[in-house]
Amino acid sequence: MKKADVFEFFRRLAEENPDPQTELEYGNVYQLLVAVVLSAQSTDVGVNKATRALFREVKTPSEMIALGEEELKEHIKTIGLFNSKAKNVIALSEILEREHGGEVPADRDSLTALPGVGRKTANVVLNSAHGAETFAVDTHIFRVCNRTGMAKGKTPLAVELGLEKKVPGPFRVGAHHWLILHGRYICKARMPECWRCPVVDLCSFKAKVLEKPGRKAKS
DNA sequence: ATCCCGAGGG
DNA sequence: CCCTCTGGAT
Repeated sequence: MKKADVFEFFRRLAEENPDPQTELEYGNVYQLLVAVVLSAQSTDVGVNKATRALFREVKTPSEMIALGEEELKEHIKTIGLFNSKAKNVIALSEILEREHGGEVPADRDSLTALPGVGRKTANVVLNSAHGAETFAVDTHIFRVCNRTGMAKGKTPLAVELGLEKKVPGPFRVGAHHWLILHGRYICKARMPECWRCPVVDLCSFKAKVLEKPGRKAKS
């Protein structure tokens, strides 16, 4: 995608959503980290439903350790992959407590050293909590970038680097959220709603869905 | 490449 | 029924 089109692309998404933010609910950076770990291959709506009660009881790593793995499982058993997530969250909390004074580190290497935290999760924390100019390439951003031609790449890392070449630093934190919201509500995986897409004319997707499918004929 | 793994939507 | 959801570890 040409540089002028990239600018126009985000200008239009910004028009629709002036102040885009994470839809995950949290009260501090530790809770953000936990929420993002829980959100892997799960919807934010489902994560928020579970964390609402959990975060009322647990606000720090030490409180999570005190809660314990089995109790944590009870809180998050409605979320996919809950067994491994519970285990990771407890282990991660123990490391924060032991090696980081109970605080969430603000550098990528320390974050990705935590169990259950990969590059994507680390980038969300750096971006959302510390305002770092990074892209966390999740399933939405990966799909939207490859479809539209914003940044093509076979791996999330390749897309991340492509985005960094096209989007100026100060613009990235907003762009990150615009891409996710666009992917979640319009450029959806299964049936993209191109007929109401504000950037459809800038998009290189071959299989555009330009008309809203009508109701099935009654039998 | 495979496993983990529940809820919601089509 | 099938697919998808702010992935990570092996």
